[in-house]
Amino acid sequence: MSDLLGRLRGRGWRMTSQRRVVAEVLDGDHVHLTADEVHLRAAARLPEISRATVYNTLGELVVLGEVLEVSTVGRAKRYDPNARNPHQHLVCSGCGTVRDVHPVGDAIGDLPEEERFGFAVGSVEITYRGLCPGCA
Amino acid sequence: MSDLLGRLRGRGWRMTSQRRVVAEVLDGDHVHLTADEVHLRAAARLPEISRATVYNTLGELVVLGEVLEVSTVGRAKRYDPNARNPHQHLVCSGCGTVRDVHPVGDAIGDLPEEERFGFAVGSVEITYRGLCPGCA
DNA sequence: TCTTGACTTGGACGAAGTCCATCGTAGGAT
DNA sequence: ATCCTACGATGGACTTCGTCCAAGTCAAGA
Repeated sequence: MSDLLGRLRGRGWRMTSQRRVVAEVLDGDHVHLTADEVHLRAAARLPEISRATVYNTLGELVVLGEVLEVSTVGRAKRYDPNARNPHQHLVCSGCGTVRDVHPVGDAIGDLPEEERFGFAVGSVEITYRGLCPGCA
Repeated sequence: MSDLLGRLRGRGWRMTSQRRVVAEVLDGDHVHLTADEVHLRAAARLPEISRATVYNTLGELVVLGEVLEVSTVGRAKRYDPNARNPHQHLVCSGCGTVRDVHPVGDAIGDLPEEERFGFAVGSVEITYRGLCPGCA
């Protein structure tokens, strides 16, 4: 993530203060913010930033492959800046906390050919659910 | 699914025409309807049924463990009546079609102890993504 | 410094889902 | 068979999350 700004500039991204702030907010490990949380933190540094810009910027980062959208059941989408390091998620059923994890094994390979129904399977997303130490 | 109504009655569920129709709509394999689709199909048989009742009933079925909510990214939740048969999902990135699949291997066992952060991991949800034959 | 097209803004809009006061009814009690 | 009543259904208002758009702003190349 650290040189995200450089990579984006290299791809012809026009660098604006809003985009810079959004990118900075997303920096770090185990960061899984909702769009609203991103907006809140971005607005702390740049009060005039609009919700629309945050949504636009997050959407662009997702398309560029720099940020992943994390599926949620019923709640708001979460954005994960750790896109360059393949990983899966461990979610607390109590408080919703998300941790990045790295299972061993080959999940895609575990899906037999006859179970693919002709699909060209390109990726797999694994969510482990359980209670964190605090909620147990 | 076939004896769902009997099981529900056995748990003290008050049987109403609305609940019966919702349960019937959810019958079958590879059924992954959104709440709105359930409402549409239920209304074909029972025109006065309200959206709120469909949401209530689906929510109760989920709590009872008779129906699973399928995570989606950005789209409406889907409801999967195949809850008694453990399985995972294969989702088309193009049209959103969902198929039930049964990968081999032990996904929970593939998460090393040191990657569990003290969580009591109880379940794992795997989503394979790719293009279906129609969308490819 | 100028120019221009890409970016930002905020408010309206839309989809998905929840809430609530009121009415209806399933099913046990009589 | 009828009555009661608590549980369930209703629909419309409301909330949350997200998108769209016309108008204004500004980054960066000429």
